[in-house]
Amino acid sequence: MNESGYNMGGGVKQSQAVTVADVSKRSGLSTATVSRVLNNSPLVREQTKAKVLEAMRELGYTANHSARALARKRTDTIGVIFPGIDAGFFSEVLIGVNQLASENDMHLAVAFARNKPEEAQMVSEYLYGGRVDALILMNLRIDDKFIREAAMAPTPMVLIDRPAKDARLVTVRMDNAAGAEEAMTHLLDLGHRRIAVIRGPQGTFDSDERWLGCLQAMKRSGVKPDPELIWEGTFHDHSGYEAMSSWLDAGKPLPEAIFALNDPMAIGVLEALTERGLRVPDDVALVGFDDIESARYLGLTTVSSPMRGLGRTACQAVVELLEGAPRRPKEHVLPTELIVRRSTMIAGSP
Amino acid sequence: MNESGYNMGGGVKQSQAVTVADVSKRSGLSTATVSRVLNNSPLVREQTKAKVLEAMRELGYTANHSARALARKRTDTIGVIFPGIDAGFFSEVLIGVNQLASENDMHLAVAFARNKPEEAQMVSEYLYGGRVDALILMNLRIDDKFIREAAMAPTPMVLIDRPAKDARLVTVRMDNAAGAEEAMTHLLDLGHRRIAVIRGPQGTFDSDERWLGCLQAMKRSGVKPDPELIWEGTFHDHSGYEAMSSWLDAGKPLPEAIFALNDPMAIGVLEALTERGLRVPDDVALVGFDDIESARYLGLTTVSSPMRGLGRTACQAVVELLEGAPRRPKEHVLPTELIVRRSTMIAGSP
DNA sequence: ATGAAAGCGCTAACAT
DNA sequence: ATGTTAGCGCTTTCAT
Repeated sequence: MNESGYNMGGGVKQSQAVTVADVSKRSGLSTATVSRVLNNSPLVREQTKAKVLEAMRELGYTANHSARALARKRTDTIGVIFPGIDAGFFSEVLIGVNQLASENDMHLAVAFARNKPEEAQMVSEYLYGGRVDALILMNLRIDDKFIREAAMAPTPMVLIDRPAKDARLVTVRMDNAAGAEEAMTHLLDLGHRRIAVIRGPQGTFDSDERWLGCLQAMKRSGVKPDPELIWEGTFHDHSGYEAMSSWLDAGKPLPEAIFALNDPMAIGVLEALTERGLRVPDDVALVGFDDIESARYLGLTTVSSPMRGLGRTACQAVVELLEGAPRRPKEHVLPTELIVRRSTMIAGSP
Repeated sequence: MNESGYNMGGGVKQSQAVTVADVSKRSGLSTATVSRVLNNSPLVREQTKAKVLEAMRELGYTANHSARALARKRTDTIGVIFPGIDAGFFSEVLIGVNQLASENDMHLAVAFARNKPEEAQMVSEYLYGGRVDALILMNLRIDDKFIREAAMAPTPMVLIDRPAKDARLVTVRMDNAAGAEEAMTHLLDLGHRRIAVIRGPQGTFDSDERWLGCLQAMKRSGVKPDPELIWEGTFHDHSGYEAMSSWLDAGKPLPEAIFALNDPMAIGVLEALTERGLRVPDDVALVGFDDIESARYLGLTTVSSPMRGLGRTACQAVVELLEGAPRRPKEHVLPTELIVRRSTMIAGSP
């Protein structure tokens, strides 16, 4: 020990410096009263409260989180679990979650699951481990069965970007289909007919819904989807690059427009085109989805995804549940917005 | 209660479903033994261990985090505090931190502080509240005095992108000066002499260091900095746009090159130039700093900041401290890397 | 190798 | 309005 009273060696922790007992002794009040002050109970006289606070200040008291959590059965913490950390927009969603969490004096425990088994295990641990008061799950790939069971746990749970099937859960998602339909309609209104679509990975919720939106728009305009113009991608930029490159290498004719179901793939397409001296929108119109930062800089027409809104809405729902709102299934669907930029502006038209 | 045994009403929480006591009863072993199994103690016979595990499985036991933390005085959690959430690269740093944390079976508590007082309060709460075993602080604006005091706390702390002055702390940062010097030298080697520099906000650690690197490079090449060509920015893209626009609006001649001390400002400059039909690098060379995603797509020459590395290194240091490494001051300086792209490629040169 | 029991620091009846 | 005390669920001596 040194003069400051703290052990400065390695990672060794000694017992907590100051406890309610210390404050109790110092102030001459009981631990119960100290606790009451800590919890802003109205049953303490201003004068005693002042005494306690003074003692706390003098001793440099900070309440022990684990002890409080154990006794109160609440942690004032919301858990947020994301799928593999490179899953794109986690940071935007997290910003949204945090905004509402901090407004409600809630802390955040953030975890990233790398694979399906880990996801399920993490969810279990958080649900039943008393580490958090509630859980927000982003786009996880867990079985419906597991989700249904988890929905019965005492810890409330909100799902982002993943349907809940028949589990009695609050879910938050964006209107992928409407967004895609709007973008596709935009291209059709521009007079384009031979429109290629680059989809995301098979079975991805977002990709599937966006594709449905495309079909819907084509149907309404009486345009039949051409199987040749349905390209498969992975949501990564290089898959857009690959798709475009191999199409051109095969000597096939440019479509009139290309709709990549997310921005990175659209940007990959753009690179492949640029490399060959082809120009957007002069030679081909291009649309993406999500409105990532780069889309703005590149002048890419795209559909804006309400990522922060998803986070905020999910967290809002969690807070309400924690405040006692009845647990009934509810699906929040946030709107997207078409952002028209250079990549679909017709050059010479009057 | 319903048949699942859980209360499905509002946010009400009842006592934890299954406890060590339950497992103890079910398995016929004492709670001590159950605890030993939970902690992988070697002092339990394989056979009894199996019995306990079986009971746990049957009952669906999950250990209570707060209770463990209270008893063991460890949380297996690392706290990460960021300044205001829009502070750019938090997500990349967080990815790095998480990589190492999960490799070491550590959880993450993430918090964002909006202002200085909140920062200090958060740090105190995390340092002394027993909520986390260690703390990683990113680029916070707290007083040196506070930091020095905090460094004495039992909870170890690592600072990212902020010097520790005389506090006995581990700090992690990137070599801003060397990065800027390399970029500037690149421009000078290209033959440019009239080089404008857009700085970041006054007093920012990153901005100041990068500027020093610029000066260093100029000095070595015998180029005197021209006050007219030192522009002030805010690190936001619009400030780059503004600086460039007002320069051109004033009818002043283009410099030969522009070095924006971060990418967003460089991109702002690019937009202002493009709007006026000026071209990069034909009319003016352009360099940024950080290598954000958009830089690649826009062909912007820039200096790559090792954001994930900062996170990883900081977390690594934390883990070592928790494992008992002596607490001595150490400054990790991670290298940057110059990424040359189109924006500084000389067009017609052989 | 296993058990009994005393805490960890705080909260929440219950009592006064 | 304040104090007493019994937990919260788990770990950890100390016995055996």
